[in-house]
Amino acid sequence: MGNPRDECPGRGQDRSASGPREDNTASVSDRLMSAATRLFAERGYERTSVREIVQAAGVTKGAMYHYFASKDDLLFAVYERVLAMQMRRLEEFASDEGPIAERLREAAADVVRTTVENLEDTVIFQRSLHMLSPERQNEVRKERRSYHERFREMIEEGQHSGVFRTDIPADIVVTQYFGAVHHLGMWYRPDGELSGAAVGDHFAHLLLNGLRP
Amino acid sequence: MGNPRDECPGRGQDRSASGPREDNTASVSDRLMSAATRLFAERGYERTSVREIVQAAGVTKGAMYHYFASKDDLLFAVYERVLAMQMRRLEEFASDEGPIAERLREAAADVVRTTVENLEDTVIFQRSLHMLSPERQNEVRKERRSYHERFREMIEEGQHSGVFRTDIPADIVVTQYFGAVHHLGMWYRPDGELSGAAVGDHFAHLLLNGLRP
Amino acid sequence: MGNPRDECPGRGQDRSASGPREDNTASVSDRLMSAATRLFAERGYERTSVREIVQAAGVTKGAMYHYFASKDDLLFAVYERVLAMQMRRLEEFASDEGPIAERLREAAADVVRTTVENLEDTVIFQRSLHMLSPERQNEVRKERRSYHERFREMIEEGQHSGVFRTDIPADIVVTQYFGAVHHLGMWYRPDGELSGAAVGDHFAHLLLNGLRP
Amino acid sequence: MGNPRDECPGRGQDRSASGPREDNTASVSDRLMSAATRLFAERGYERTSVREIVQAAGVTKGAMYHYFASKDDLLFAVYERVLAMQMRRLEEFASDEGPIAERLREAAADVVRTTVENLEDTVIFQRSLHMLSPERQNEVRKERRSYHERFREMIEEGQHSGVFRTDIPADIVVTQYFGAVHHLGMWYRPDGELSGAAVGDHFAHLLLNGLRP
DNA sequence: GATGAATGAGGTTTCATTCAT
DNA sequence: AATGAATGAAACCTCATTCAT
Repeated sequence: MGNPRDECPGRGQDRSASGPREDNTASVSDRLMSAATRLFAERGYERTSVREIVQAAGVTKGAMYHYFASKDDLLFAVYERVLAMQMRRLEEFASDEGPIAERLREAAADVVRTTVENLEDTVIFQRSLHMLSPERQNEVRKERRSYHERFREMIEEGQHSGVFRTDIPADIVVTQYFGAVHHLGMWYRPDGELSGAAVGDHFAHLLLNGLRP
Repeated sequence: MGNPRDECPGRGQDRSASGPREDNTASVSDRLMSAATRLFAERGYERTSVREIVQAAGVTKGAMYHYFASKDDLLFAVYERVLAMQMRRLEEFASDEGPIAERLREAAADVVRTTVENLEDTVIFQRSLHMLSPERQNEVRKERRSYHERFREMIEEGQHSGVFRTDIPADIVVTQYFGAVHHLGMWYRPDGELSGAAVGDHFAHLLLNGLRP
Repeated sequence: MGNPRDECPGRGQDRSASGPREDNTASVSDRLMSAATRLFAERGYERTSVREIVQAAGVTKGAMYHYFASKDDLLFAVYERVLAMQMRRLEEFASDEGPIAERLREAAADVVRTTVENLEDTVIFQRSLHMLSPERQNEVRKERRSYHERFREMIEEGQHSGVFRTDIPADIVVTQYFGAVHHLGMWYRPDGELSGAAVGDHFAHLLLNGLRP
Repeated sequence: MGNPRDECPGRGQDRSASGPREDNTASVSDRLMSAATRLFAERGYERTSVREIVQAAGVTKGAMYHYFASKDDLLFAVYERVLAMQMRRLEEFASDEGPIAERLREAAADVVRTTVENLEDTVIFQRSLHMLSPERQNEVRKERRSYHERFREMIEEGQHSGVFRTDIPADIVVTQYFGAVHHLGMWYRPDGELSGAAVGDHFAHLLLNGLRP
């Protein structure tokens, strides 16, 4: 931009002369993670080059490889951040007081709200899992599974106490619900007519209805 | 030495000496489409090189570029085939006779069965949309939308006739349901304990329950 | 050279504008092999970049990777050419008529002459074996061993027939002799005062003397 | 995340958490030299990164650059150590009492034994000379030459006194012999059936035989 | 003496595509 | 209709070294 040399890889500074988009006061690795998150969501992991990431983060390639072993490693770091955040939120709702139906409704609505608020993460999550190494895919799946299980426990609690119907396996309910949630990244647009909270309420409503005996 | 290295994978002759995996009697473009479908589902669009596709299909690169303008074009062809097939199935169920609740239940269960039977297509569908050119993404989205609309009409029909509740927008119901369906590719394993039909029944059951007034 | 862009990798043509040094009528892979041989001998395998090789050969990087799977592969091709040539020469002398002492003397002198005439190959041979993959190192060592064995047979023939002394294992004699031969690349200079033939005569003389009973 | 990735090999801390292989009580520069010697011999100078060396030595990069100006400098230090040691050994034998044939025989056998005992040094010596700067290559060659000359003097002494034949230039004899010695690193294996002393005896025997008038 | 984050240049390789035959 | 050699751009990553602390 403004300089024909910008596109010549390996020539001169890695850091583009024209200002990077990420906050220069944040730590190098934070800047990298947020630049990567934005770009991965925007055009996909493979379509995003390391050069673009470091340019957007305003750091050099060398610096990036100082903090992350590979591009793959950076993607994994994004996954871990999202997973940790989601688990934290779920725990809060799940451990609340109150009747199980209410706790489930609120957790279900919240997971939609959170997803919508972090839509970029969700898009990446769905689209790029297969770009991780098999080992890391497994790691992500494992964490994801334990997340689902926390949710399933709530449903089973309701089934045991008789407020939820029992003729549908809790597992199926969970995967169905999270399928819908993960899919939000494919169609939800923040500038559309429905707020995240509204979608969350509807989704939760539908879920609870479905579980009525 | 002195000649293209025949023994080196993918160098020299495109066509591998050891037999390719696709049926040699099928037409060249069919062989390409099925090799591409398999590989795209297996390792993703971007991780699959044109060389691998033509090798698996047992044709040469030149032949591929004779039938498809580009790699992108091949992906689009896969999308079109899937979309056409899904629309055809839905039409069949939607235009059946019988009470709307039954027609919806059967269509909903069928879409799961079909999805499970063509899991590779589903995986690609979800994962690789962003690799198409923006124009083609729009084209796919448009076809997809009209598919959803056909489904939505059934729900609205039930709402108008009073068999489904009306406090949840039909749109939301549709996206929630298809979100779950598309997500099947991420977790369903044909060798697991649940058959596609069983999952379809549960999903449809849950959907219908949720719609009860 | 003459153009500041020459050093900007990945920009414009791979093929340098300034004329390449290799004969433009030879086949691409021959041009690559001779450019590589010269450069590997001059500055070593690792100090030679693929860019330099293709530039010297007057071809593009892509073309090189069309014929050779990797830089390593190119080095291996050089090894194979040298090994084949040496074996051919040795066979000629070994299968001659005449008394064994004479046949050995001539083969021994010839191997020096040939080595000196292909000093670049020898330098590479000695210096860069460890840059091949372990499998290929083994392949080279195996061929090399069978070469040595052919030579050893001649010595044993002389030992059995009583013209050579038997108190030194033929193996030791061979490794000692070839050690000296391989080492030529480290000190022999074509513009020095000794011709290759002269060195060969001396070496052979010393060898035969050492074997006198 | 957010910090240099400690768990990633070579990223973050240079010093590996799991113990390095070199003796922790030795001086920093000794540890570096012995780690470097081992690694250079194992995989070659160019395949060995500074990171690997400091990791193996259990020190940080900064520390290395405190003691050695560059990687090249470290290699040169290895060369100097070897050269000094070899010269010291040769002097001992050359200045012994006794008939020249005996002194030569013992020196010749000893140089083989020493070489075999320090095989790593020999491997590096042969393989990596071309990685030094031209000035340092010359320095090494000069020292090496003076070493050869000390050896040659012994041969000439024997030629003048009539115990060695004179129809082969002493120079040729020396280069032939040391060629064989340097080559030991390419084939000698400590776990083979021949001891270093045995090889030394055979080599010396062959040399002396060759020199008989 | 010692650290380790950061640099910046360069490395090898891959790949979709073209085109003369 | 089909070939396969050749292209050229860009990709990811490594590495010796420096320097503020």
